[in-house]
Amino acid sequence: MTTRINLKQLSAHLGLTEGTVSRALNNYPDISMKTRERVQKAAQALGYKANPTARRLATGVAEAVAYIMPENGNTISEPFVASLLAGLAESLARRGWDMHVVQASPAENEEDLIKRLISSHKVSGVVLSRPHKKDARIKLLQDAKMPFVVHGRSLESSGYAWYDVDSKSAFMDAVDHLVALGHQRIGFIGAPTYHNFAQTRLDGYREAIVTNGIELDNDLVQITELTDDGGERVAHDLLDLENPPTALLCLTDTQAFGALAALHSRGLVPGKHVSVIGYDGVRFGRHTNPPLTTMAQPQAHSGRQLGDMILSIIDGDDPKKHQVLRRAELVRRKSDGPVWTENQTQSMSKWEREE
Amino acid sequence: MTTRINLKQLSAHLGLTEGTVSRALNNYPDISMKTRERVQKAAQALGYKANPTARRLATGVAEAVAYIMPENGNTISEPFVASLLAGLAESLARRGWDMHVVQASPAENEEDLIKRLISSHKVSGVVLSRPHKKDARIKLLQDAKMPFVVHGRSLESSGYAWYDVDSKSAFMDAVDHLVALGHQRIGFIGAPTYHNFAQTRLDGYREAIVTNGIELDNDLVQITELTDDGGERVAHDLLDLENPPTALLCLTDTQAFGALAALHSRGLVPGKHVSVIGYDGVRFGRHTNPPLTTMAQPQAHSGRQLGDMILSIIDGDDPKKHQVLRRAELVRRKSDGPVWTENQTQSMSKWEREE
DNA sequence: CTTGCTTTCGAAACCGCTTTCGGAAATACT
DNA sequence: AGTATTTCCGAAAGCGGTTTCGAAAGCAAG
Repeated sequence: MTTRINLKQLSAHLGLTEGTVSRALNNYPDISMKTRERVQKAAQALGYKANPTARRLATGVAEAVAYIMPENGNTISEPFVASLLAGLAESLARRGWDMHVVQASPAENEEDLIKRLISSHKVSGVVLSRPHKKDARIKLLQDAKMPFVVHGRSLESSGYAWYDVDSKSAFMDAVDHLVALGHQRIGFIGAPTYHNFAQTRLDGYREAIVTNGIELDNDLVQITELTDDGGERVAHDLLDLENPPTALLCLTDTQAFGALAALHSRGLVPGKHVSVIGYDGVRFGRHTNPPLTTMAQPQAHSGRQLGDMILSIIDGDDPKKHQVLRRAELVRRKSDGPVWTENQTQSMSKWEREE
Repeated sequence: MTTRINLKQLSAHLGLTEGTVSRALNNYPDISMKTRERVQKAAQALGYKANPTARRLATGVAEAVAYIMPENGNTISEPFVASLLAGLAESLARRGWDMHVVQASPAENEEDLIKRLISSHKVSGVVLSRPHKKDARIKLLQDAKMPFVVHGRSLESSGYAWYDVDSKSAFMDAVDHLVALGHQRIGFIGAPTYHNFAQTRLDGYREAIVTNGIELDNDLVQITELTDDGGERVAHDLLDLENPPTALLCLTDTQAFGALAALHSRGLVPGKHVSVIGYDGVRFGRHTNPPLTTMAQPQAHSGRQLGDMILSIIDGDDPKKHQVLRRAELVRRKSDGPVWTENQTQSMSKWEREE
């Protein structure tokens, strides 16, 4: 029972040759319908499954795709990888394919990882996330004609397949929302802009600021790491300004958590004295003090979607046909509110959210 | 450049036969040191790497291990999988092995997944997590002589390799801590006890309760899902008791977040009116209201540790030699405190202490 | 009853590497 | 010098499939 039957045994059992049985199983047209059915029935009955390794060697297709772990995948800053992996695995499993998850070793850079992946012939497709603005990995994959999809986009994204959330307009929406609440000095907590999503969101922020007729103030944008500590640190910097912001817009919820902490340590209450808005919509945000208002991205089935995309591209689809852009939406919890003015006491209730 | 050199070309280049070159590369003793070095130098120079698929077919070793995603891997309840995967991948990569991450398809149960994995011969080892008390998957792996390590333990854990945190004594410590703060009625928010870790932690709770001379009250232990909503729901149930608990001990931090929410919705302040303690030590707990006191497990290098373990077992080590138990430690933040007594203030009319 | 196509399958090469086996050359032992 | 060992490498048989090629059989047409 433990020892699976192989092709030789199956074909002996059927009185056919190995090649014939193989072709029957793979629905070659040069096998009569009658024997084709006979073979498939027998295979079913005997529990025959072709040895994947042998098939891979013979056909040259790896029947696996690799997911590249984002650089900081081991921090709190990646709350999504688990659910993304689940969806991706599910999509691939429907075809019986494997999901490798790989990661640059400490000594290795991301490009070497891609090169190694390509030349190893271990996978027939790659999904990578968090591309840089100009991402060398993408060029490598294109040159090697290795099918791939990107979770996120680089600067020049017209030529490949990607799945992304329109975080630029999300940040514009967030700014509009804050402006509608009366905020004019809105701080931006960002990340190094070689991350394209960091650039995109900053662009959204800036564009909305000028659209709303507010003057850009570079003191109000701070760059830091994608961690709560990073957010906390630069939140302090922002609040230390002579003319501090009345609202803080953060690149990620994780950073926003740090911003909340900064406010608390100063005796400021978020949503009242200073508004804080994050981005991602992580569920944890319901439990902060106060619950974090955030631009929530629809993470529902991103993994499955990415899986389906890479599969069709491997099947020959034009990658350019697979570019999907989702929208993020404002989830108002309690960390935003109208601009704080000294003599204001009762108008808060108007902004309290029910539920 | 894109087309890697294969063994035939390399051996032709060297004027040797393929078998000889292969043995030279694999350090067979029947190849003279001189030609061995010559071959390895040439391989290096020409960038030759043995085709993994071919090697796998020839040797029968898969050079890959599978990580089984826990059932609810896509929920908030699994904050660790990303960092665990990172460590595991790193450990495997040092040997050039692949990490497959697999998951039962919706239609399939966990045992079928294991069977499929075994008979597919795609991996030479398995790491699985969150075993049930009596976990059929473990028996399957043992019967098939498939090397494996378990993250956590089942009831009978003497015969295989595992990495676990001593959550029983962690919960005993937590109870002792609460008792020292004056608590006598301590609620327990748990999960279905087919999860062995749920049973273990409940055991720790119960044992410490009696050790402290407190009478067990089954009304005080509530079973629910491993989510914040689950924790919130049963926290309400506990607080609705005639004689409600003054402290809530939760199986996981995630559940504890829900418990905090339940307290808030009742106008109770955690750490003052009711103490809440979680387990896991997720970083996010620093940002709840108030910051969550928790039993923190040392998650630092669990992934790498698991990887190293499975590798040595595949190499022939006795699995029983690889059983490591780590300790969790109390991280006191702000959600615990001494028992609330009414005369500390008068405002909480509804919250009166009987007895 | 040939001739000419199709249909259907067997034979064999191949994918790229590993490993056993045996033999020639080199070295050791009497 | 002759025999017995070693040392070192070539030859070949797998590993378990896939796929091309060609031949035998079946059938229609002439």
